[in-house]
Amino acid sequence: MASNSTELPIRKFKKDILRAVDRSQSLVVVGQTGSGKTTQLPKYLCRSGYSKHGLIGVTQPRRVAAMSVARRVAEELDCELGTKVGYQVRFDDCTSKETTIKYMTDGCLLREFLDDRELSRYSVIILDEAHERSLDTDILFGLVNQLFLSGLSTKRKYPLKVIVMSATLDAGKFSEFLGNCPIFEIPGRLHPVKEIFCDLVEAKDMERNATINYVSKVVEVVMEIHLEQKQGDILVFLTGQAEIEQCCDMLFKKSEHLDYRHDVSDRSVKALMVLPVYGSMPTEMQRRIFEPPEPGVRKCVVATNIAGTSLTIDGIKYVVDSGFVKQMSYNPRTGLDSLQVVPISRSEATQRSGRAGRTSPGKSYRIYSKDFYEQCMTEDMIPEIQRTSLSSVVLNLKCMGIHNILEFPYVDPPEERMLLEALRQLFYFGAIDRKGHIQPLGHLMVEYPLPPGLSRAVIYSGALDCHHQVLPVAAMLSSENVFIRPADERKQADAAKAHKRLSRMGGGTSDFGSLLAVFRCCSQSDSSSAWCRENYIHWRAVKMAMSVHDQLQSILSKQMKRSDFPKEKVDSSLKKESLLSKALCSGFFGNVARRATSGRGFRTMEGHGTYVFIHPSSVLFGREDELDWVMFHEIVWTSKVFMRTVCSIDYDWVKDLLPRLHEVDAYGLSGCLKPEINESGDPTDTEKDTPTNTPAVKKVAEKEEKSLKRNSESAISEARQRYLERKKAKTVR
DNA sequence: GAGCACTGC
Repeated sequence: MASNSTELPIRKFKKDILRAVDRSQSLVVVGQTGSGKTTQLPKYLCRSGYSKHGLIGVTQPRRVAAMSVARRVAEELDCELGTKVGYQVRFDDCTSKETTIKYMTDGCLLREFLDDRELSRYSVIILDEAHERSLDTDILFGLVNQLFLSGLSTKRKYPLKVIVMSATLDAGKFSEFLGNCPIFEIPGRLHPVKEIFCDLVEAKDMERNATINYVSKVVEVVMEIHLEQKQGDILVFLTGQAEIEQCCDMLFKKSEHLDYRHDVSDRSVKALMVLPVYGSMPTEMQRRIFEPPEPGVRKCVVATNIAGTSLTIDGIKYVVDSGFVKQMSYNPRTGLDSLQVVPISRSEATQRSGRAGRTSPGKSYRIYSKDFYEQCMTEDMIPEIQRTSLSSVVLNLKCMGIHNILEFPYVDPPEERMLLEALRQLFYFGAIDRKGHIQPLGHLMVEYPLPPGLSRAVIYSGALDCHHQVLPVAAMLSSENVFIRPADERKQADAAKAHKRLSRMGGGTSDFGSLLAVFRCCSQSDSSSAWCRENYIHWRAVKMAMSVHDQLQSILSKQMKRSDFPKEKVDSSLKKESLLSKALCSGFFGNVARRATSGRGFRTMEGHGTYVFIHPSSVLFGREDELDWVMFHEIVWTSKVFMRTVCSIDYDWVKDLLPRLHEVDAYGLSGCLKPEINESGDPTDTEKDTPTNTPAVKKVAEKEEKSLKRNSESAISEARQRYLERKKAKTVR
């Protein structure tokens, strides 16, 4: 990376860019990596006086980026980090009163919006890496757009400036979104990359829906490069840990048997060094990929998408692109998350190729054909906002006083059913009322950096006085998976896990109890890192959970002092572990399932009675016959539909909460929407036409699963239908 | 009778 900022392409455009900022309230800046936009533009703005009216805020999707960029700019300005230049990320606020340029994660700025909808501390907001379309960036987009439209910023002495920075040319979309603002293009410093289609995966392979063994194809291409191409390192893009390990094994075996005197065309190449990298890998091991290889050794890094954004490796000359990525998508109808291998988009393919041209001209080998590229790949990736559960987002917007979430300015609007599902969830949590208005509980919930179900459970654990159990569990659930299972030590890892849960909480009848046990072991033990290694526990994940725990605890203890904090009757007859499960039910009462009459599976109460199984990693796996009702943290759809992190519950704990859940299915949903689509400004009184004690509701209480399933399904589609009709009517008028 | 891409508050 060139440290000399005089070489940076942006420098030539300093005057033009400042003039553009001066003339327009918003601006889109397009520039590839290395153009210097992230480090230099804030400095220019600062010097030309923008910092006199407030902070210059720059957002990044990732923590490391926010911290490292801030450090570099501080060095360039020769000031101590945290003084003139600072950063703020979760758990680490490195800013002071002196700070004029503040780098932060976009999640942090989103939090600030909750307290100050005008961002009055800031004179300029720069949204960087907009092309990545992270959920938080997209929401910030909408918020600043609304800020402009509503004219709130007219109260300011100096209007807020917004600059959007993107690495790709879909900038037209961003400009249009910000009222056709000017687009400023900075040439990048990338070297040319030749793109080669290897035709090893074709469009018809996808149509046949057969499993495509791209790993062996990738190996083929890597070996070809190694044998025939000049010195230069290789970066391979695959989708997951298992694949990467398999690929590395194959490459290692193949390169071992090479005769470098005859087989290799470039005689300066004498060996191949194969290095895997993926997110769950320990950080020290990840770091190995940055070490330069010994002379004559060709480095080959086999990576997940992590090498596409988070990690930048210098010296890469050849990229091998599998064309696939693992992606999570959420189905609001079933409430199921699924992690699937899908083709990347054409713009992602370009991004991957670009990794070959950072230091010198390079080559990108795409294992797929041109047909595959054109027919199976979409132009752009589906943005996160269109494939995730939106309950957290909607709660945030509601707390900011944005009631009309259907007409919130989204760059790419999510499907209406996604928003309806979010409203429905928030209603049954009691965060909003049936008209969609925020409730006191919603204001308490939004303060936690947790999904709504978990924050509700945390609040009720405070009310039930069992937060000492629930807080660690909430922290562990929001961290990475703590149980490690190395491929060659599975039996030992499983044994260590079985031993822990049997000897600890409740004789091993709850996965939540196991999480609590692990957390307590780690926080009590002095040499917890050694203890973790012995017991196949992911130390980094537990450490993270401890930080989260402290943060949650400080939020909860402040809330418990308030007079409006909810209080519940404590049932002293309950055993300790049952108390934990019961408290968790207050947030996960929608996540319950009952043992099915046949087979080993269960039927969920939500998601229209989906047939689900206990995940083999659960303590309750294999003990299905002993169970009746269970509660789960999440459902994953892999080879089957599995409930992951499970405990058994008493139906009594949830039966009072469940009717509410179906009441909203049958009647409440349209009520949530009504005020938002009512043009007269006179919200219809939905209480009148939404009876709360109808036969449908009673049936639910009587556990009539089948009829319930039909009811809720048709009610949702009816509500949607009604909404769509009204929307249509509105546009006709 | 299995498998966990990647972020973030």
